[in-house]
Amino acid sequence: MNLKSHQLFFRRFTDLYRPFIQKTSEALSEVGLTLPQWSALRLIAEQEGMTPAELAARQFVEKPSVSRTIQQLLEIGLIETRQGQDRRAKQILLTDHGRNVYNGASAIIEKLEREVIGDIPEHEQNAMSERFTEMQRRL
Amino acid sequence: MNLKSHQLFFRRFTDLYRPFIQKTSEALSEVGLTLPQWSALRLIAEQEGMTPAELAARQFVEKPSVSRTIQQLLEIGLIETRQGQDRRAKQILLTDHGRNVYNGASAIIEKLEREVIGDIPEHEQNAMSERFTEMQRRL
DNA sequence: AAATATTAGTTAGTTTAGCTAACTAATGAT
DNA sequence: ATCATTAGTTAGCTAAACTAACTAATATTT
Repeated sequence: MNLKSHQLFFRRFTDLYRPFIQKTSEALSEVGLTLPQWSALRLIAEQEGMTPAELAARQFVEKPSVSRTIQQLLEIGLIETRQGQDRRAKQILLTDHGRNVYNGASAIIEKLEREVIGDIPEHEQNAMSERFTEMQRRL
Repeated sequence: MNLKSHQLFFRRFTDLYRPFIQKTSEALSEVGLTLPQWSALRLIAEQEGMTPAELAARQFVEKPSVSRTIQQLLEIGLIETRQGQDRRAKQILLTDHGRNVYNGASAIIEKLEREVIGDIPEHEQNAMSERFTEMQRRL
């Protein structure tokens, strides 16, 4: 089996994803969050007042899927919503409790990520991040 | 929002995955394959006689999940099974039809991957592949 | 200004793909 | 011989995604 460079690249890329996500999911279960919830919580924490449509676009999922995740986060009190200037759109905000949970979960994810990244030099990490971004633009 | 290198790395890494997989899934639908089917078909093509347990381990999924995918591939005539030396284990083989579908799908995936990888130099692709492999070992 | 098109978000329903539990049969270890 | 582990299957369940349809708000076109 002789793979070309790009074939090998994507094979390894996809091979890394699933085990990584499984570990992430496992780690998140300690703070009672699912992957979609964490993904949303994190994006909201970084961009207060984000709308569901923005969240959906950012996560590459459809609006009803986001609607559901938001509902879950509302129910466990991690976020709240308010009406935006555009009366169709809701803005999503973290609650104090949400901020605490976000901080706790961040620490856990940080730990995992550090383990996985190991001693890859920072400049290399950054270079790879750049490449991922370029590639995403081509999709 | 100031992310550390490893945080940015994993953000970009996961950000690339979903759109890439969506495109891959779309491309595969032209030849009537789902992602799990393609993943299995490809691995079987590369390692004739692979067992379901090997496939499950290789894909990071549980055996019943593989059992189902195999059933699907059997039903559309892309694979066949035979008994191995160990009478518990089945060996999976591509049919001629399976080989044809595999070749067709490979060409399609190849095209997509080339688009996405763009003009990233080969040596860089290889270096990144290496890094992915290292990281996977740490999981 | 009115009509039409598009967008925001929700609800309902469906599908997919993963998981666990349980089981039978075969093999390996004690 | 007995017990433990492994291989694969079946059944059942869950989570998370999707599409279709809808109401309300905004933007664009007529």
